[in-house]
Amino acid sequence: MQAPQEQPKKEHCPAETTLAMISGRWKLLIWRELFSGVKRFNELQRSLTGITQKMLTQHLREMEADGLVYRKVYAEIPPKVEYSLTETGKSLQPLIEQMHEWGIEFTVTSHPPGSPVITVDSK
Amino acid sequence: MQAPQEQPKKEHCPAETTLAMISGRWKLLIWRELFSGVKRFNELQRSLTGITQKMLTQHLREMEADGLVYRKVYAEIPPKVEYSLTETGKSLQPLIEQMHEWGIEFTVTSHPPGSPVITVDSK
DNA sequence: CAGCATCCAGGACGATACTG
DNA sequence: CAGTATCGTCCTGGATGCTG
Repeated sequence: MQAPQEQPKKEHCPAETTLAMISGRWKLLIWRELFSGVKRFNELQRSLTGITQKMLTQHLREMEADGLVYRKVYAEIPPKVEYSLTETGKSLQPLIEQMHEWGIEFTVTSHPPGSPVITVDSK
Repeated sequence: MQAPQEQPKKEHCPAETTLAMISGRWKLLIWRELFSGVKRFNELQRSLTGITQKMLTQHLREMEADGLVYRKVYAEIPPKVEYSLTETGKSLQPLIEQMHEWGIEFTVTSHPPGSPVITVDSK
């Protein structure tokens, strides 16, 4: 009794697809951690101050489902799981770098530290 | 009795600042509309199928507060308001274009239309 | 025409406790 | 160690009605 083709949230524009994959409270931070190398679960949790296990797991699973992250499970006791960026995940690097630089430029030109928000509209 | 410097959501990384400014159900769509030229409120609402007045207003105000959008009010009756991108808003163009192209590439290589989700891990 | 006010549902996120 | 399960809260966004 369920609609088979139900797709309530359908991305129209490719840019929105991209946006959806990096949107999330911790995703950019997780991406950055993994970009610096392979990491274990606890390692990530220690680096990402304040993140809960639930959110770390959830975001990692989403990124894995999106094909950005590779999850390698070692059949050992105690368990050992390693996370790393896939090629697709790594391919986000130029984009995120550009976001980073735009953010810096924006902060510098629009919000100089210590200055009140004054927009000087010359002319 | 309230902490004066309370800042519950503080962006750490410049990339997150950028992300915050383009995150929102309709922001990329609004940006795209305005990128093609100056638009009036109703014009935007007609183009953005499904958006409510509330969300259009809200997103426009946020983008205005962020310095991405310029709002020009004509003191007429009936009211006339024109929205356009500021220079800062326009400067997002390369970034959004790159998001667009990454999204296309991602869709082509990871989700060929009509194909089931099969990850063929050669080797 | 271009809003604003109000109410509401769903999802994102956090806190906490438990487990193979 | 690396999770899962449950609960509660806040926030986003949608629906609707009213206004200068």
